[in-house]
Amino acid sequence: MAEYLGFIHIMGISVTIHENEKARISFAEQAYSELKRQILTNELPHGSQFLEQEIAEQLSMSRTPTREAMVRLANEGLVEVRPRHGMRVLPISPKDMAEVYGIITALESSAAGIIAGMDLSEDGLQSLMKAVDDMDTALERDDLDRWVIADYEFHRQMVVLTGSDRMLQLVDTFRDQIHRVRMTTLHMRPKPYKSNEDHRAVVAAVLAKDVTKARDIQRNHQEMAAKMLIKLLNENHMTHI
Amino acid sequence: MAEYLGFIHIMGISVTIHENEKARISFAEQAYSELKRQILTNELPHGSQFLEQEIAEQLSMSRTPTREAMVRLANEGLVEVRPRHGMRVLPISPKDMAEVYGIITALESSAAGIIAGMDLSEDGLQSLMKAVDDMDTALERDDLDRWVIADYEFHRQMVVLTGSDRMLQLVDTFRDQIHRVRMTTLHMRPKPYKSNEDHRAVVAAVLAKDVTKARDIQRNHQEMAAKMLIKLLNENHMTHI
DNA sequence: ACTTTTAATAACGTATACTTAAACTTATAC
DNA sequence: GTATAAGTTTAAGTATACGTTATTAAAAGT
Repeated sequence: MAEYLGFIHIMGISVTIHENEKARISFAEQAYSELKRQILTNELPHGSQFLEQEIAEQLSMSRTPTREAMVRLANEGLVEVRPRHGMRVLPISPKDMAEVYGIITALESSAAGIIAGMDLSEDGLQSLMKAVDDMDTALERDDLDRWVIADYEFHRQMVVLTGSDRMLQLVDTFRDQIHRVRMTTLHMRPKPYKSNEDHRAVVAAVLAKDVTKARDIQRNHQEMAAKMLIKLLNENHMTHI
Repeated sequence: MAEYLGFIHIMGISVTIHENEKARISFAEQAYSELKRQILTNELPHGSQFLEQEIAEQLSMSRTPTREAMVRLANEGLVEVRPRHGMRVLPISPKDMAEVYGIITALESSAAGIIAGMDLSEDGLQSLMKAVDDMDTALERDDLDRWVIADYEFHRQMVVLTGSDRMLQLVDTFRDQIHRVRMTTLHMRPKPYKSNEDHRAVVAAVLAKDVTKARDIQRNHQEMAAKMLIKLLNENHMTHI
């Protein structure tokens, strides 16, 4: 899990900082990424609640930047802020999973179609194919943590290649919302051989510039994944993760 | 334009207030909806810039709630906040239009497919059909302002019927981003007979429970609309609206 | 005139102070 | 014993104060 975090986009922030040392990170920004990190790593489990004051103290800053971070996290759907009850880390229900997957499916299937219709650069194609290769190697070695990283890379790279910053920000946000569920179910679900196949098929469709096929495969892949995960949650009575 | 605003979702806030008079609207909330209103109605034109202090004074409140509103508007993509230059209302370029339409297309075509696959309530179907009827009547009377409202209702209702609050919030947000462009181009573009046809066709596909067809028609409709608008912008050298 | 350095200004980020009202306690009545 | 009312506490919302630093203006040098 820790390794996985090294790759997800919120960590991109720290990289940016390193590259541009002049830009000082504001307390508000620090609070935002630190809280987000804690939520994604389950350090702050779902349902846990904290008052502005408490968070401020834990981060050793005043309530002002803390509050700003809380508002942003609430807008992203990771927490809920109720007037006198502080910030509560939101649990994910099967219905939430369905909604979020619905959105990711819509966006990523579109993205697959878009890149199939584009003249992709050699580098772009390579990055996609490398991700699929990594998924295969990881699966061969039975290394699920590595597999998740590669899978994540594939999905993300597909959207990156569309060139739409807005779309990328959206899928990042919504993937974050269900990150916890994906990680906790990772070792409960069947080995994801089908995922690797699907992704290879998408790459093939993209190479063949078959827009419709790329969209359809990606859509079907996501719908199956969502169905499987929701079934898993229901079977194990995990109604709120 | 003023009439149109009566229907868009930010006005839903004032309705909510009326229904539940106990809930006091915070200054931050007031600032947010007032600023948003001013941006959408072009009262604050694109490119205009304001310091925190100035906005605070104009809204007769302190910088604290003002700032919170600015952060939210920036997250929504309506404004940009640069440290010592205040809040700047973002202009929309043809590329922005393409990105935003790309996202709306992905979401709404998915939504069309979802409701085609659902057992819709009688009321739900009626609301969709009424919107199309209103579009027809408006077009007959050459009343474009009314037509926009009906068109807006149709698109929104489709997403409402999916039952996904998240998806609804997304399309609302992204439609707001291009609201200005839609309104300024409304009287420059050819009469939208094709739109009405397309929407009827979507309703037909939904009635026939033809998921793929519903998706395809909606996708095609949006792609055509985007293409037309972007062409219009380029032809008229409106590179930043 | 044009560039570079220095000084002044003020906008933002953050901390703190204040106010209000929701939630909790205690007390009182039934 | 329960319900209601009065009192108390305190978290959040807002205002204000303060320090830092980017920007602008001014001045000095070329």
